[in-house]
Amino acid sequence: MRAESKSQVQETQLVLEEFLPYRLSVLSNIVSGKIARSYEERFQLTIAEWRVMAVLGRFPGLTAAEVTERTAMDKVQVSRAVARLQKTRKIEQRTVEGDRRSRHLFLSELGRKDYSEIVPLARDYERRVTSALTGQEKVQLDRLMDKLLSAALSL
Amino acid sequence: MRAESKSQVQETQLVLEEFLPYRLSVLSNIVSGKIARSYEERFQLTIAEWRVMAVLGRFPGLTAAEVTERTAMDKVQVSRAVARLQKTRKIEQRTVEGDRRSRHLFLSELGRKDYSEIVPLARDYERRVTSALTGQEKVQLDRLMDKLLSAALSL
DNA sequence: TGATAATAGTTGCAAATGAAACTATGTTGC
DNA sequence: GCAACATAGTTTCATTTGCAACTATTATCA
Repeated sequence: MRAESKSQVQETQLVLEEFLPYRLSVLSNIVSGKIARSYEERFQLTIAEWRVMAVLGRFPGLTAAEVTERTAMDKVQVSRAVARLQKTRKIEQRTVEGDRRSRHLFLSELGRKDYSEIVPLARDYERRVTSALTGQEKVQLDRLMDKLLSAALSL
Repeated sequence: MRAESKSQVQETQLVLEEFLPYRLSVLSNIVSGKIARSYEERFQLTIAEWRVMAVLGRFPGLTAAEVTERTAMDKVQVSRAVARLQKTRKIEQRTVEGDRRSRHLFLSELGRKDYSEIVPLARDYERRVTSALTGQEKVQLDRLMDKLLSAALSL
């Protein structure tokens, strides 16, 4: 009988601090929360707005539906984020040729300015969070998250 | 110049799907969301309520403040979850000897019954999500999450 | 063509959330 | 003993969310 890495509690109990969904939730809240707070206060952006800007920075001209696909957000969230980003003049839009229901979305001058300031900030934050990991471990982390995600999705 | 595991995009852009806070958030939403939905519909429990029950199952008699410490929830969340759990008769309380501000909280008969049904469900779910990982990888995952968490906390 | 269904995006409304103020009780130090 | 402060937990209120219903437009096909 070998030692286990996790404390052995009776089968009939559950150790919350070791329960994967709980741990992921806590970790995600801390990691996302910290960076989010920094661009919320410095740029008046919610996470949803930042996500929309992030994909538009890389793929200018996406429609709201396409943004939805790429961000794991739902269409209501996207719609609201887009509305706020319009109001704050961070994005612009152009009707889609031949389909008046949707519009191509683009970062405005101002949006691109903010985007170009946030990107290094975000990269730097990520770098600091992962700085305790070796290169090996970072690769491993990617792999593990991919595996978990597809396992969870397939349930 | 060696190959990188992540696609190399210009320094000036950010690939959302590779950005750690985003990935963690998506992963956590999927992983926590699926299990949460199952006990939400089967037992009418929110995540917050389940967390409170989980710690009370293991540590009967905690006060609300102690539950707060152990769950990464804030005291308002705990207060509300406790109120709902009272109303649905899943927990009971007993005034703390010598301090009438707080009460010891316990799962009721009904609460213990639900708890004992949810625990195997939760364990099984976790097992299925991690079934794609080798034993080694599971250990690795624990280590990596710990490292990330303390790195993020120390920023 | 014209009815039916599908898609893009928005809005209304009820419920959930978060921050700050609040009540009640306890503690400390003079 | 009694201010002043601290702590436990609750409530209020404004904001955010999530879902379903909605409008507008486009596609299908009889």
